[in-house]
Amino acid sequence: MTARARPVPRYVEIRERLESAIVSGEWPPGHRLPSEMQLAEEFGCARMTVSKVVAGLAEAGLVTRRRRAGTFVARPQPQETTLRIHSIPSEVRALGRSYRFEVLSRSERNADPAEAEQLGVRAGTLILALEVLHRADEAPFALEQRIINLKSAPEARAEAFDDEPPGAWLQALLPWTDAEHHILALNADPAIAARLDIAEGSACLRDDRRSWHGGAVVTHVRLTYPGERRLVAHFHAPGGRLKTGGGAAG
Amino acid sequence: MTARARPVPRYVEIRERLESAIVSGEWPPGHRLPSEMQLAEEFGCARMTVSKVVAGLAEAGLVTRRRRAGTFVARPQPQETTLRIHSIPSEVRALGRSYRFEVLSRSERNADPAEAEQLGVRAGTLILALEVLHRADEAPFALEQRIINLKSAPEARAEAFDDEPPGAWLQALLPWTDAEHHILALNADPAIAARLDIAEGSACLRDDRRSWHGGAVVTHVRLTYPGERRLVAHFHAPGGRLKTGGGAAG
DNA sequence: GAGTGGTCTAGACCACTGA
DNA sequence: CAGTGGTCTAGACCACTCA
Repeated sequence: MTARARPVPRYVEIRERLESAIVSGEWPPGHRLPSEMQLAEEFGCARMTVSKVVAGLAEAGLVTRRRRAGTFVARPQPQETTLRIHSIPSEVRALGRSYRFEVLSRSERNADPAEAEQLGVRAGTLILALEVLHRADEAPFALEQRIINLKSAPEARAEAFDDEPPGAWLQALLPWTDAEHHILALNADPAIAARLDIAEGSACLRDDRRSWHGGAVVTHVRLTYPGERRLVAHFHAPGGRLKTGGGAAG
Repeated sequence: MTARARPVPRYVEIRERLESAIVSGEWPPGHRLPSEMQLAEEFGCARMTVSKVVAGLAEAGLVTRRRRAGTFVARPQPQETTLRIHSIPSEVRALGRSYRFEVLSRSERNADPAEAEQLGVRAGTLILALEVLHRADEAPFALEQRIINLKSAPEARAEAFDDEPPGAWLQALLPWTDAEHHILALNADPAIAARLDIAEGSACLRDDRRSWHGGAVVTHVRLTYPGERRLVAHFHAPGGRLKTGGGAAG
């Protein structure tokens, strides 16, 4: 009773059939799908095979399932999407431009109240503060102002950041398990304008990011991009699943 | 031989044990995991149970699998994250503020070259152009400039957009299957400054979004937010999986 | 109470590929 | 060629919940 040739797995075919019925509108939102037993009979396979497929559809948000009631085509999701943010070196290289970075300043000190709040620790905690300029084809691409919690990452004290920017170095040492981003626009103050070689007052894109490893805050990084810099993202539904990650355009 | 009480599924426990060994560093990147048979024996369960778990870890990017070679802890992923962008009404309500929108202008016409390029259609295509102001507690929250391809969504001609903003209405009619975002910062020109009630030249956050349904471009929308507006997102690794979607903060 | 999804078992065959 | 992952089967018990 086992299939001889199986070039394409059974569950792929089943998934495609069900997805097609849903996105085509043949099964409109709210429509009840056949039960797992019925589907198994219809496709001539074991119940567990269709079970895995339908569970996958549910995880992707295409259907919702309720015991005893059955499986239903989900209502179209609220307009919601996800935007991928890549590391700066990979962004620059994806643009076909040469990447370089330089450490503008470095200071080891106790966190002042503002820094402590950014990091989510108490004032006085020992930190490493870095200012890094990322360049694309030598032109300023982004200004990075980072503070690192030396309690979480004491290895940073001995690191010169000659080869790798702090972000990549930290990611290799302590990959973040939790992160929080705040993205906003702001007018360049004189300091930022000078660093990024743009006019004072011109619009900039800012990404404030706090990262945890396990329960401990590791770092806070403030990235400031010239305003014309774009975050680009492509998406593919259904289920809000992503097709391609974001590139970038100057 | 079946477990009597199963308050927490077996696979959850197994997944947690494996995840923990990976993120804690007990199994460093490159480490080879026990084979499925060994794991099944170790956990005292069927091979398929651990197989599903490890397949899930692989999908999440925590491990990589090669036939005959085995399963290995993956290298830390490049620093990369996803940012959720919610619909404006839900963003406003998530802030605990009252939501209201008004249609500022509406025009049905043939696309000029610029609009045609935004929409990715040829000039002359019949479009509906809308300007919508979204308000939070009556204060301007975002300016929406939208063009709708009337070839794709002819129903829009008859819609007054009294109850629902165009985004939500379109999403219900033709949920997007593909989308492309461009996010940037810009200085408010006089028109935007007037609409958003902000000073001319102050920084704004812009999201240009083009949406497809199937193969056809349905709409292009340009959202402009006052600069102090924030896009907020929380993430939880491992595997880059999301814990909570983005809220927002003024 | 009956039917649904959720989970699990103890096998099996296969394709692939590194030792 | 032996061991791995990838898939599948034909059962099973359970929790839940709606009719």
